Amino acid sequence: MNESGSSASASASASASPASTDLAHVREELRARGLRWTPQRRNVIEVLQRTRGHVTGAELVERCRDRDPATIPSTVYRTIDVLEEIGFLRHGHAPDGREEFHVGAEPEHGHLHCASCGASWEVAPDEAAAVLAAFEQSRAFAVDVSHLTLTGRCAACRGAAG
Amino acid sequence: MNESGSSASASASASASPASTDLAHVREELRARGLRWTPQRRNVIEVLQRTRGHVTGAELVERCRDRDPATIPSTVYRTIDVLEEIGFLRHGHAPDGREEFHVGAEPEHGHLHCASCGASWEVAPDEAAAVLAAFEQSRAFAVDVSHLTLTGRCAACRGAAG
DNA sequence: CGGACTATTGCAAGCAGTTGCAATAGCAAC
DNA sequence: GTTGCTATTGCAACTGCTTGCAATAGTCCG
Repeated sequence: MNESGSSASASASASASPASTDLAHVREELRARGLRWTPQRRNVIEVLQRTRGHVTGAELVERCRDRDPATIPSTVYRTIDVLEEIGFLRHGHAPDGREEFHVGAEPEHGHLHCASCGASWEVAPDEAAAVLAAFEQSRAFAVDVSHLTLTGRCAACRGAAG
Repeated sequence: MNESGSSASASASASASPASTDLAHVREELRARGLRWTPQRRNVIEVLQRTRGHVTGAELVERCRDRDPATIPSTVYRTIDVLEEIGFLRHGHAPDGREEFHVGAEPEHGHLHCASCGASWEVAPDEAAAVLAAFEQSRAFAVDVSHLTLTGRCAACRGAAG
């Protein structure tokens, strides 16, 4: 709580950091919807911006706590909900069904998980095109690629097990 | 605990119920692997045999408790694990990622969920064939259809929202 | 039938995530 | 700078599921 106060204007005067631009963008997006900019939300967003690949909710809580030990889990989860609503965040599902988040700026992709060895690959949009097309034609259903998680057995495991 | 004892032989003498055949099959499958046949497992299996469509773990616990109020959740969940291992049970994922179980005897199928209206459809194996083929060719990856859950927007919602 | 081996159970603690509610504090307007 | 409206927070209880452990009880074997 000791980093707020009059220092707010200071961050605006910082030199051209790409992060600050994004912060301002999210802040504006929130304000445009009548939502509020709070120190807690700012912390979550800053942590997310420094995140590569995926984070689970629990990991995010932990990382937020590193920066602000007073972090409350429910606040983080509720912030996640808001950030997904404004499109800053997307989620997919880990093989165990748990939600995994990634910042919306990352290229959209799905996942492939081997149930046997536990390995995991990303599926680029063009590779998923066949899936999209199939359900688009048969049902006029638009599959969400970033939510696509396929489970099965990889080439290596199939070869090993015969 | 008062329904065990010498009444065990009584159930064997019941007239040709298809359920009893399956019970015997599962029991044998377990025994073949050095696993054990217990009243608790039997209860779970009987509940599952009377189940249509999907059940979540929590629902299963509840239904088991209806028949045996002494049912312990962890026992049910551990039984689920065993039954999946012997192939009596399969699981997919609900749109929220939670596991949904169905008895292996049911035809294999995947699921389609509309993120907008919450509706859900089954995907028959032949409809999923395109998905299977795509990843079979590009990665030699065998997609598990019963685990296939696609999220997106259905025709109705796309039409309504433009 | 009785004994031994060990899979399974029941229990209690714990983790991930959600929810209702009263108190707090952004934000806009004056 | 103050005031008021209400979004948001912190808290505490709760759901769903998992895990470690000691006690119990299936199952095999003689």
